[in-house]
Amino acid sequence: MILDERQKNLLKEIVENYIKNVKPVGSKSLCKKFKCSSATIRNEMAVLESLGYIEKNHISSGRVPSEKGYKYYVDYLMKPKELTGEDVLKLQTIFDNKQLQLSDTITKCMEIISDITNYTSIVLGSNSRENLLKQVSIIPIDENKVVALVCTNKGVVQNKQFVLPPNTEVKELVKTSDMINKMLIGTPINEVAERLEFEIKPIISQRIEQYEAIYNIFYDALHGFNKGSNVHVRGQAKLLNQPEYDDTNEIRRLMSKFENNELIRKIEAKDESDSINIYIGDESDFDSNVTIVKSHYNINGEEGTIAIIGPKRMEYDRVVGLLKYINENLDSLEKESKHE
Amino acid sequence: MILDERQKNLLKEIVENYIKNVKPVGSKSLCKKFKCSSATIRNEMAVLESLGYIEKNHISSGRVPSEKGYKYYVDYLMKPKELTGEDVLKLQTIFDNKQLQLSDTITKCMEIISDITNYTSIVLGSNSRENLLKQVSIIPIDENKVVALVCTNKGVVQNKQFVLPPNTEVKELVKTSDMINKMLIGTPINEVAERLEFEIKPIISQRIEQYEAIYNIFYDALHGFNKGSNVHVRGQAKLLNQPEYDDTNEIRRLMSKFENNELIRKIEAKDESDSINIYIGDESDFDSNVTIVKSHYNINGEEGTIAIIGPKRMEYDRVVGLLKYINENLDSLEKESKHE
DNA sequence: CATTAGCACGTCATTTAATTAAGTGCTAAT
DNA sequence: ATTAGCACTTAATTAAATGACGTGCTAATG
Repeated sequence: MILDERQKNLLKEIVENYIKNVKPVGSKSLCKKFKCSSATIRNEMAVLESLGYIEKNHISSGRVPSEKGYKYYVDYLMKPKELTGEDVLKLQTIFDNKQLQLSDTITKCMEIISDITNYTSIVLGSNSRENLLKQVSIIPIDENKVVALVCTNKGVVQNKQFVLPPNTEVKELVKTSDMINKMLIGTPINEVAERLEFEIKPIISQRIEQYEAIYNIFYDALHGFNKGSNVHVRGQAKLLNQPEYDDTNEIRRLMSKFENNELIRKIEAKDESDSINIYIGDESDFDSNVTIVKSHYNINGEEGTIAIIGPKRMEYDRVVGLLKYINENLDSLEKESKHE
Repeated sequence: MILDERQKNLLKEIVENYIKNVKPVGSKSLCKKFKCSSATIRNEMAVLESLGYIEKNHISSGRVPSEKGYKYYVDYLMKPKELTGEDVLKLQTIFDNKQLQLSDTITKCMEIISDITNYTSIVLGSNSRENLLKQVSIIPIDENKVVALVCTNKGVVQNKQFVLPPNTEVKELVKTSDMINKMLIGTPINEVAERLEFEIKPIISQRIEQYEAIYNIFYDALHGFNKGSNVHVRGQAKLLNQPEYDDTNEIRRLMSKFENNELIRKIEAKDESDSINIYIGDESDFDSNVTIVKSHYNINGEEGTIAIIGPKRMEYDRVVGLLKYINENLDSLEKESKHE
């Protein structure tokens, strides 16, 4: 069964009204807008409810959008919102700053978005499955300290400092790193540690005296690579300003999920079909009370994901508008850089 | 005026009782323990109250320790608690793992402590004022990307990736980094960016074509050095399990302070007199409802700070016991390494 | 046949009052 | 110095009363 025009409008009105006022919407409040009596509205509401687009909290409460209702709204009813002049102003100062590196530009934009929306924003660099080992370097710092530098083909770099184990020399570390560079380049970064154990360890165990300690250094540097770096989360506390979080247990649940990096894993796991994907409630696989809006960027080969987490009762039109704006500006950054 | 033995015991009992039960403690509940009537307890309580060690929430409520009372307790009444076998077990598996680098050992220990106490733990590397520039390196990644590596004398290392601006060559970057290494070594890391502007920029502006872009890269790398890295916070969400945080506004206040890194700044600002310092409530300069316990380590020149944040009603004896245990074990790590 | 007015009903939220529990300060006796 | 006893205060809990909101259904209407 398909919705007629009035029903669509009604659903749209209910969703937007609820997003704005956080209160279940009753039939009477919609009379003027639809130029009919509350009874008529009630009849139409009954239809929408029977189709699963709206729900009641209890027998005599107003209606609230269901997940299906939100989904219908974002798929068919919503129009991305034009940014306000104020918002444009804030974002444009970042895009205009030509001295910023791309990743900084994006991070700063998302911080702004979190600030103006009161939702949580996330920027994820390309994830470890897509990153291939490009280069390992050993940089001596002083007589007994070195830094191991690991770079991937996506340009992600991490370093880790090590105290040289007794009876080892930097020379041997460098020798080992050369070997790694010869044999393991191109390996997905999350598999490198394993190959190190099975392919490199046997070799160095024959050639190098203190191979165990040296192996451990590289294992450590490579194994710990992906762990949490290259991720920017902003506005976790802001999200708590949303009226849905007026319950301490709810807050505790959410905050500890955040702290466990569950969100990041879930976001990485979702594959995207469109330029902007919206996962509402249970669809998010993260928490039934939130919506995750996710978008992917690829500017001159530098890839990453940006996402916004807010209540299901999110200002979808505004968020989508903001993300589209960001995407457009990133695209034009790319074009500019090709011009030069 | 000085407290007599019974008054000290009474204060100790009140503090520990309140820490344990979170409820104001009344005179009757202490009769058996002090082998006297509730009236006597009340008289003594009145004395403690007039001296400012305990307070009432309202005219007929039990007593609660004041900040002054907590302070007296930790200074004169408390004995650090022996760890339970369980706690020793958890921590010892970390200290026994000889493959861990020092900073990882400490971080993991503090994570454990946060888990078993439900307080928030923090590990701070040596702060930027104490870090002096030791070395800047430029590592080419591919034809148009480089990594700038900045090391300090404390062994802190950070990297930042840059896209090469058009019309610049790696050679020029390296030349500039050599210059920085000649002229700015030993500068406090938080002053380097400034000196870069006034001492290096004028020079390269004459020798290098695209000096502006190159200057920006180094400025960026050096300016952003201290920002938040080298810090590990764990258990923010755990802290919310404490019964004092049964109020959403309280939670919001605390979480947004956390997110702004206010805590880290405050902890860095506090100078320590003893091996373990305790800042209660307002003394913390952070939040009147929390206590910060701070301790400093210096193992073979690698320095840092560890701290625990909990409610004023913190299990002081346990926390101090845990931190002492960690300090002792770190000391013996140091001795071991000297033996070798 | 879609729309509407009208009414009985259900649920929640808020207010008010009453009661109970916990604990104090003070006084007078020991 | 200690204690028993009593009057008093406050907070917390419970119960009842009320009002606000909004629904579903029925019967009348154009």
